Amino acid sequence: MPESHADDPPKRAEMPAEPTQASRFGKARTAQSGALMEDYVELISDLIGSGGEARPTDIARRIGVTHPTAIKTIARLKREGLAIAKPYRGVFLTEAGETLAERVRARHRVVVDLLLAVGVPAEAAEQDAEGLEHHVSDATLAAFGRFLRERG
Amino acid sequence: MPESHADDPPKRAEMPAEPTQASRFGKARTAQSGALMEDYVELISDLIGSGGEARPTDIARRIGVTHPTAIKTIARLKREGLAIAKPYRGVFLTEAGETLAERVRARHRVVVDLLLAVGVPAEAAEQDAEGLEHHVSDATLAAFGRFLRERG
DNA sequence: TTGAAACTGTAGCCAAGGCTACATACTGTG
DNA sequence: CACAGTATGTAGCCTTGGCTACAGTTTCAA
Ligand SMILES: [Mn+2]
Ligand SMILES: [Mn+2]
Ligand SMILES: [Mn+2]
Ligand SMILES: [Mn+2]
Repeated sequence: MPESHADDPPKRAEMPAEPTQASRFGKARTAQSGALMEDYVELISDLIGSGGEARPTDIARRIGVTHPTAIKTIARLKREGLAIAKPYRGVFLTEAGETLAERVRARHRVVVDLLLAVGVPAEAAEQDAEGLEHHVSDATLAAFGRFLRERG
Repeated sequence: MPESHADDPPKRAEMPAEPTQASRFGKARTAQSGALMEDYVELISDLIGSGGEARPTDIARRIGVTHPTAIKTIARLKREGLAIAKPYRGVFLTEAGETLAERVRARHRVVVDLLLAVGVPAEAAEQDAEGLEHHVSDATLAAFGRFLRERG
């Protein structure tokens, strides 16, 4: 692809945010792609913590998908080194999986608390947090934490 | 767990005992599925508003995908009644598309303002809003608006 | 007026994440 | 112990949303 305006010195009074916008969309896409992994890992950790085991059927029901869908996603968790599962044996998290689970759980909590703190009804806060959490960057999470501390 | 639904005809929409968590995940999935449509419609509206036309190549560059990807998504917008496009003639929004664009634009603004108001750095606010906005329900949006008004 | 460059569109590939239908393994009563 | 019922896994299909490669159309400048 040849450059279109290789020669003119950019004195155009155009919108200066051309690569920025595309990169924002790109990062939002990236964040989204990890959302499912994060939710599974958090849920598996919860199930193990509260009942001792995480079985595919339970995971499927809690996530709200059919069991083949859950099994395929669990296969992806294994592929990415977040979980281990032997057939008919339940699902367990690797070290990396546990680490991720804890980070995700903490972030989820902060997001819900922030929503409540700015006056979002509890019902909506719980609902929206499930989607919002995956798009909260470290910088934003830190700001949420400061806000909650300074006006708790 | 003996579920024992002795007699259910293969009808739609089971009624689970605890729909809350699964339904939260489900709604987050639904919200996500509309995200791309929303971003395209908002962008097309912006392009038309600022330059008079929205061409597939410009849309592709601004979203950060290749042009065939943009063209396929535009086809979906047409299919869903949000846009109209004749070959080599640019893309335009239908009434429904314009309405959606305005709602999305307003919501985007509120989300950014809320983030700034709680102390998120401008850079992160702009970045994160691009993903967050699609998971902000009407109830949460209303709460954000109240918060901003009450402590401008 | 014409031809190269840019834009637009088509074809065909891939992975993720849904689903249904079916096959296999486990497990707890009777 | 047997076997029915549940849980688990496999196969195959679909849509979305990416990509590259290539083909057709428009535009603009020489
Ligand atoms: Mn979530
Ligand atoms: Mn969560
Ligand atoms: Mn967006
Ligand atoms: Mn936006």
